[in-house]
Amino acid sequence: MANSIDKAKVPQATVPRLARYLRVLHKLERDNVPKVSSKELAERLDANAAQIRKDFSYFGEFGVRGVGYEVKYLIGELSKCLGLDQEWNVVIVGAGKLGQALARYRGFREEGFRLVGIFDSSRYVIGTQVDELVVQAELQLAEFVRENKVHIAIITVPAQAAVLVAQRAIEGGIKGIVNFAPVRLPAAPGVFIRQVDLSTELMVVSFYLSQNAQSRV
Amino acid sequence: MANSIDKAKVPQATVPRLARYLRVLHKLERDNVPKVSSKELAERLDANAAQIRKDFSYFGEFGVRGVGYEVKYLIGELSKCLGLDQEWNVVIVGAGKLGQALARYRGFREEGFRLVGIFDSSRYVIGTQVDELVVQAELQLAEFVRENKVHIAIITVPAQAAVLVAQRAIEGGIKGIVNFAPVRLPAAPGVFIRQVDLSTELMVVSFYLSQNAQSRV
DNA sequence: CAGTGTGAAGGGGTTCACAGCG
DNA sequence: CGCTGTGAACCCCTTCACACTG
Repeated sequence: MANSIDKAKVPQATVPRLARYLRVLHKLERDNVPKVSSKELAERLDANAAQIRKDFSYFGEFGVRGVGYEVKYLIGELSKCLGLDQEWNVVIVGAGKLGQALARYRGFREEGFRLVGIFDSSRYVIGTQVDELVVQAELQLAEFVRENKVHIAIITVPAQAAVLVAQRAIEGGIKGIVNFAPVRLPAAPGVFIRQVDLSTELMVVSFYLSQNAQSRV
Repeated sequence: MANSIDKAKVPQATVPRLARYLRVLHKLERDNVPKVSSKELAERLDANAAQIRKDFSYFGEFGVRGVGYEVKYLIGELSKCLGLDQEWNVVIVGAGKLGQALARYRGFREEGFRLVGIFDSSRYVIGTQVDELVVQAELQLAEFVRENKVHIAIITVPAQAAVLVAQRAIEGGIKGIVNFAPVRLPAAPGVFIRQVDLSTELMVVSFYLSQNAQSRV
């Protein structure tokens, strides 16, 4: 391999932070800012500057001592770190409001995620249009995943349907799942599963409000 | 205070886990399971049983040695821990697909979150119906929050509008914010802000797929 | 005697402090 | 001289192992 970084040694907590760094850097790029220091980045993210430098250090040396980081170069490097230098084929399963919201989200395509299909089980929804895509029948999910080399499935179906839908995607050879349904999906070898939990977020806020806390998490 | 638990000493990582425990317990309750052990819970969550017991221990002693936990009782106690024994008034700001998806989500009301208003800035959307609520003008947000004692705002507007919208909510005296817009909101004293980041989730999957990892995060 | 509750050990992640370098 | 890159210290969290109890 050209790049010899050992991603296995990257702390789990670092990965989502890289994504946040990238967002701020894109903003700086749009504003034609040529370079930043870790201190400036830290202020914009209210994070710790050493943390940022440490996170970068798992992947290489991206900065110039005494100067800082060149914004465009850093964007390129971090994108590579996150695997965004390749195209990922993505399907959304569940064409409800949440699925449609995600289908429309611009940020995905800009980072190399190609939405190639959207699926639903309701015969009233199958065949309707969502952006440029026509909603397909969930029954065809496995076949579609296999034939179109889909890497990632975003699951936005109701809880009771999620496990079945995940099975179909895995059957088709899916490699990664982002699951918005509030159920734990059974593990499958070689499949990376990430659980996202919207109602948990509200409960976390409830917890911190019910004492007299402030701050931010 | 009746309850003398010091919530300040609860690890941050414990809080979202409590919410997940609660979900599994609700499922057990629906299935008329009267009691569980920490081991059984751990299997259903693929977590560590000691972790679960430790998490509970920050709040009290909820189990019976040699037996386990009574499901209904445990649900009640954990709900209190998370502040779900009170009603929270919630507004959604941004009546796009994501806002509508959240407005419709059943799980919120069941845990004591009362959706009392939904707001948007577009004159084409203001006045339309979302479930039983009529979409109101964003300009009235501060006033509405103040007059209706709204505790929590869920922000689902586009990135460039989020900071302004948050200011209005804070002006009205909001106590907590769940922000789905991909921008950092400025801190405000006495306001708890929780950032939720949908595109970050996809990038995390991308990272783990771009090496040859499996597992789950 | 099964399963909780918890001190203590261990591991992972964050922060510090400074050496290294442009 | 300023800012990066990083070993080491520190801290928080997880896990272990077992005393305790119904």
